[in-house]
Amino acid sequence: MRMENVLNKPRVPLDRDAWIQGAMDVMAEEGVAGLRVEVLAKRLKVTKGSFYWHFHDRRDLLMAVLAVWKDGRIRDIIKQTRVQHPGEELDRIHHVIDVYSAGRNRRGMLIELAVRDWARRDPDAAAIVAEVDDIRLRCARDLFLACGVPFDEASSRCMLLYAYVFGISLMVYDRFDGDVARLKRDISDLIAHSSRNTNEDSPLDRPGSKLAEH
Amino acid sequence: MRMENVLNKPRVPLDRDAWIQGAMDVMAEEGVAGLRVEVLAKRLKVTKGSFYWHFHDRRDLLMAVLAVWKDGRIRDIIKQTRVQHPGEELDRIHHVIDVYSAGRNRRGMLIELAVRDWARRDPDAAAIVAEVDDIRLRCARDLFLACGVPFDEASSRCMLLYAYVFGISLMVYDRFDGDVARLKRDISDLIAHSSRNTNEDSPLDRPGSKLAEH
DNA sequence: ATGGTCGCGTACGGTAGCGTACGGCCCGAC
DNA sequence: GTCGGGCCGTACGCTACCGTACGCGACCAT
Repeated sequence: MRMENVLNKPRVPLDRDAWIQGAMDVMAEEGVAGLRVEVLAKRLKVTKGSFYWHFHDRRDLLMAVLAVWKDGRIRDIIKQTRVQHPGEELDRIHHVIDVYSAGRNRRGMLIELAVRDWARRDPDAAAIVAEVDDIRLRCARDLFLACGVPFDEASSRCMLLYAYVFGISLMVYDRFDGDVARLKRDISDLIAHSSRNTNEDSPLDRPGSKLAEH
Repeated sequence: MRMENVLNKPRVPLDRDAWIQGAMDVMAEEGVAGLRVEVLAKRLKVTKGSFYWHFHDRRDLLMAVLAVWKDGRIRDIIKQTRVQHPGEELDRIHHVIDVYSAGRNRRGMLIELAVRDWARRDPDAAAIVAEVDDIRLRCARDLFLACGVPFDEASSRCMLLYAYVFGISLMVYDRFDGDVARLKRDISDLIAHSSRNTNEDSPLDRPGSKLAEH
């Protein structure tokens, strides 16, 4: 009896953050519409009584989820686009494409899509997505600018970059091409490469990225 | 009394198709999760009694919606990518990008996103999306091939094309760049242009597209 | 030990939505 | 006219949720 209390139920009361993390999991699987208080409570092995102690109502949880998501996304994009050693800007660009477009971090992308779906009908969510998109686009544009890409082209390419990574996660392309790895590598090059409108080799040529494979 | 019957209630019984069209409208606004039988009935000014006459249950309607959507999408993509006069292949590519990525036809894109959101949790919807994507990608690739683009590059570019048009509809980029029209035009060029890896001008150069403005 | 508070369980009323049963109206066939 | 079937309204039971009221045990301080 005491062992159960120690091993299985170490008397760890749920805090607000545990609810939010659980909510993220449900959102990844079921979307915002599937995020129900009683369902989430069942997942966390408690009852609604706990929920309404930590949150005023369902919307309170949703807003908290939104805030946590926003902070995480901003921190992540700053980390992913921060250049440590000068000259690795192009690698950083390919890295960003790879991190977001690959199949791994599936959970993160599902949450991303759920939030964006949510934002289509909720002004609060839309405002958060607008903020995150703005920061992401500017960070990515800075990378292109650091590569010597002109401003307008840098804007176009970073927009294309994010539209691609989000769009590709919406598509089902199993039957289309066997060599998905090559496909994604080529697309990454299309997005990152300079347009070569000068006749000299631009600094955007990609000799050998550390992130080419896996 | 008779006038009312003639003008306001011409005794036009709803058929299956009217329900499906109404369902599409609701899906565009509220997503699949928001597509409720009683809500849809209220929209169509009837009661559930009518619904369960035409459909076995809610899922029956959803499957019908899926089938109608699939047919419409396939017909549309074939129409949009059909080349009437030889030499207009590049214009067709820009046309496809323009049609799908522009703000107009908002309803169509919202349904597209709703179906794809749905497909993330429903195998039947996922299968339909897979079919549609496959056909779309092949049609677009054929356009690139007709422009003289090598096979692998044609595959990459058409994948980038669709990922872009879907992804851009998920983003909020109001604050990022003032000249959205220029941005989209440049991105369209990035997707459609040949890589110019030969030193001669490729046929993918775009002298003056009819669709450049508007 | 006792009172208080934190954290949660229980129970309840209320709404929305699904699917069913059945009844009624209208309209063409005969 | 009447009869039958197409089409719809009404009413009902059921489940899933939301949010609230309240109680109860565990733990802490005094």
